[in-house]
Order: sequence, then C-alpha cells, then structure tokens
Amino acid sequence: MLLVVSRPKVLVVDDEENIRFLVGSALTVHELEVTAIDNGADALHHVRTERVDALVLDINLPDIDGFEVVRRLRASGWMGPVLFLSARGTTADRVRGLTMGGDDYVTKPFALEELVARVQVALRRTGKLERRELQVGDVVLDDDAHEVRVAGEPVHLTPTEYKLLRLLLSNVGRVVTRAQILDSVWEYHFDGESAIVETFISQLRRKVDNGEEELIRTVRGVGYSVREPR
Amino acid sequence: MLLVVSRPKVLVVDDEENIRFLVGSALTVHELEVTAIDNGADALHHVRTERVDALVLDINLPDIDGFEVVRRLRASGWMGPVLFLSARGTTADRVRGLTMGGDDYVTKPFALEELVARVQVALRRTGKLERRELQVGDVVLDDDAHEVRVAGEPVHLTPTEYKLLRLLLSNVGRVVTRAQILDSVWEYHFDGESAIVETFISQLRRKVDNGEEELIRTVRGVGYSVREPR
DNA sequence: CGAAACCTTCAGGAATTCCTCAGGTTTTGG
DNA sequence: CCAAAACCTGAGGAATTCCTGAAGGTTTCG
Repeated sequence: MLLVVSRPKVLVVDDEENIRFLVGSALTVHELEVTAIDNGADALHHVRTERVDALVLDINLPDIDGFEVVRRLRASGWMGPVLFLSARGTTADRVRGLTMGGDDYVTKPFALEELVARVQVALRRTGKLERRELQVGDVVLDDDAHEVRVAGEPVHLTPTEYKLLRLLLSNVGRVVTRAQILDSVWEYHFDGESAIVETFISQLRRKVDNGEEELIRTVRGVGYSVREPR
Repeated sequence: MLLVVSRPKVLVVDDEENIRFLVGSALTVHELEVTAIDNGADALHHVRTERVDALVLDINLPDIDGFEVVRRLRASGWMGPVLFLSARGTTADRVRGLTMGGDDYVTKPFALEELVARVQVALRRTGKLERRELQVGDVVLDDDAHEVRVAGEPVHLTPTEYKLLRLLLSNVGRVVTRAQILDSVWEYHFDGESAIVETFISQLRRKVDNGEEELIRTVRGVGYSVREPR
C-alpha cells in the first residue's frame, strides 16, 4: 500500500446545507479532504488562492451560475476536473452540452456512492489519486477504466458480471456466501430459490477463468471464493 | 490458537432495551466487547472518549437522529464503520442513500446472525478483526476461506466433515460426546443407533489425521477429542 | 421504433455429498 | 481367553447441490 503524502483536495459548492453535508461527508469518508462553500463568488476565490484538485459544483447557485464559475476558472488557468450537480429539471442534454473536457455531471437526486466514484475517477485521471486495481493471478480488474484484463487481454464484462467479479476479487482468500453476493450485487437479500448467482458465476468463469488453475472456486453449501495467489 | 490482545469494541446504540440486550449478547457471544447506550448524546460522548471500533446505531433515537450522530462523529474525525438499524417503515432507499463509505444498514426486524456477520465483515475490512483460524498441530482450519490445511497443503472437506472438524477443534482438550456431535453437526438430537458419527470421523481421519500422532482420539463410551498440542 | 445487449428463469444433466448397511477390527470385562 | 460391546471402514444408491444452455423478457441506445 502506497503512502499518500497529502490527500486530494475537493471543493464542494452548493447552496443547500444538506447537500454540502452529505457530499462532504461521503467524500471525507473516502479519504478526500473537503472544503464546502455555498456560493459562486467565494468558490472562485477559494480555487484561486488554495490548492483544489477537483470541484463539485451545483449549477444553480444564488449568485453566479455554475457554468459561469467554471468559465472564469478556466479563463484564469485552473484546469482541474469539475463535477456538476444539476437539479432534476435541467435537461441532461443541456448539461452535457455545456460540460466539456473531462468534466462530468450528475443529476439530483443522486446516489452518494456514484458521486464519490466519479470524483475518484476524475482525480485518478488527473493523477491526483492512485489507480486502484485488483489483481489475482493473471486477472486484473481496473476500477478506473472499469475494465478487466486476463493475461493482458481486455475482456468484456457486463455490469453485473463486473460487480460480481469485483466482489469476489475484493474478498480474496475469503468465501463470499450466496447471501452476500445477492445482497451486494443484486439489491435483495430475500433469498428464495434463485439460480441467478450460479448463472453469473458460470458466465464469469467462461470469460475469466483461464483454464489451468481455476480462479473462482465453488465452496459447496457455502458460496464462492477466489484463492490467494501464492 | 492466536492470542488476541484486545477484542474489537462495538458500541450499540438503541433506545429499545430489548434490542440492546439481543444485539449486545449476540455480539458478545462472538467475542466482541460490547457497550450499549440508549441515546445519541451519550453515544457521541462515548465514541469521543473511548475506543470504539464499530458502531451499531438505530436511526430513530429519542434525542439525536442516528444520521446526525454519524455526521457529528465524522466531523470530529471518527472514521469507523457504522451499521444502521432502520425501522421497517423507513424506505431502504432513503437509508441506502444516506449511508456512505463502508457503512451498512439492516432493517428491523433482522436476523441476529446476519447482523453479527455484517459487523464482523466491517471489522475485518478495517483490520480490527483478525482471521479466524483454528490450529492444532499441523492442522489449520481457516474459517474465512472455509478451508483446511494439513501441513500447509489444502485438504478438501465436505460441508459436514468441515462442521465436524470445526466442532472438534474448537473444543481442544475436551471430549465431545456423540450426543453433542449429533446435536451440533446434524440437527437431530434424537439419538438412536446411527453409525453416522463414526462414518464421518473415519473419513475425517483419513483426510486430516496425518500419520504419526493421531489428531482425533477415540474416548471409548464417551466420544472423541482432539488433544492439546504442546 | 428497432436492434442489440443484458438480465432472469427454467430445466435437464452432471457432480458431489449424504447416509445406511454390513462386515471387519479393537477393546473391555469376566 | 472368550464373548459382547464398541468402534471402524468401504461401498453404493438416494438426495442434494451445482452447472450451463436456451428461451423469453426488459432495458438501453442509436
């Protein structure tokens, strides 16, 4: 594990107290250093005087429009990534049209996890955050690129397959029970009789399990596990 | 068996006496050190003054809302995992949206076992809980990987064999009676004449008993036992 | 709207595991 | 030393669990 000398700094700009709090804490939990500001003018000033590695910015601000904030920042040379928060009303198209470069947007209401993930992606892209990869044997899951490689070759996984593999890989050396899988990959933890886990395990194996030594091991009556490589 | 210097400390916060008791005992049984508190203010104080490795927190508290408790804790730098208890009414979505990072939630009514499992998962993730291994001589039973190694080499056991070995190993130096075995490994405690225990003991020995010194000793007329290593 | 990609269910078959039975071996007590 | 009791162990059919392909339904995207 690499020692990170200083945490990436994220500025959150939103006039709603709640949003600032929620987003702020979510980002903090994920090891980011957060500053929160409730208006455009102060935000501009902050970015110009302090180090800011990424910006989470509401489009509707009491004083200056979010897009305008970014326009001015770009003009003054700040090139960091911006993640816009747009109210539901705003059509996605409009936002998309106005975001540029590496910028991104999410519409309220949003899932905190998703927002955090996007901020992290942006930070990694700009090299402020290390790349995180899960690797076991010759299978590499690159969470940034959202890509899986087997023996160097990219393999296409569907979203569900990806989630499942991710869960397994982040529990190397540990059995993941069917219940955990259902709970984590699918939303329901009502058990019942669903062969869906098996089906996806099967698909995953076909795509990822590279002959020789099996990656995904069945632990009968319990679940599945990926062995620690040695 | 590894010596655990200090047990992980879990704080349970709920205003219902019953819940505190139930959750508290369930966690205690599983080797965790539990403190129970019935309101948010005292909980805050406790986390700030004592070591707390994980928090089990009802959302509806008489004084401060559970989410607010966490908000304040995060603000004061406590980064441990939180497991929210939410009443059934609360929509899962809301809770999900508000939990972040490693936090988790379960809705009442919940299975104690599940709750314990989740707390343990959280503690392991944060490194507060070590790997659960039972070891006697050169036989190691790794409960996380659900795997058994003899002299370093993985040995495959069926679920029943595994349960049996686990029972024996967790009673090192003690005789486990046939009745206890039947009761614990199989569901029935009606005795009758079944040679099933013998059969499985036999299989276990073949797989696990590594020549030289017998691991599983027969205690005639009583049951079986695994000797303490020296 | 249509096509493609994806998710889910279902069911037959394969693999594994369970458990009874029966015959053999060891121990105990007299 | 003998007989009875207790225990050991291998075999095989029954039961469980798992695998996987196919088909139908849903969502996504152009």
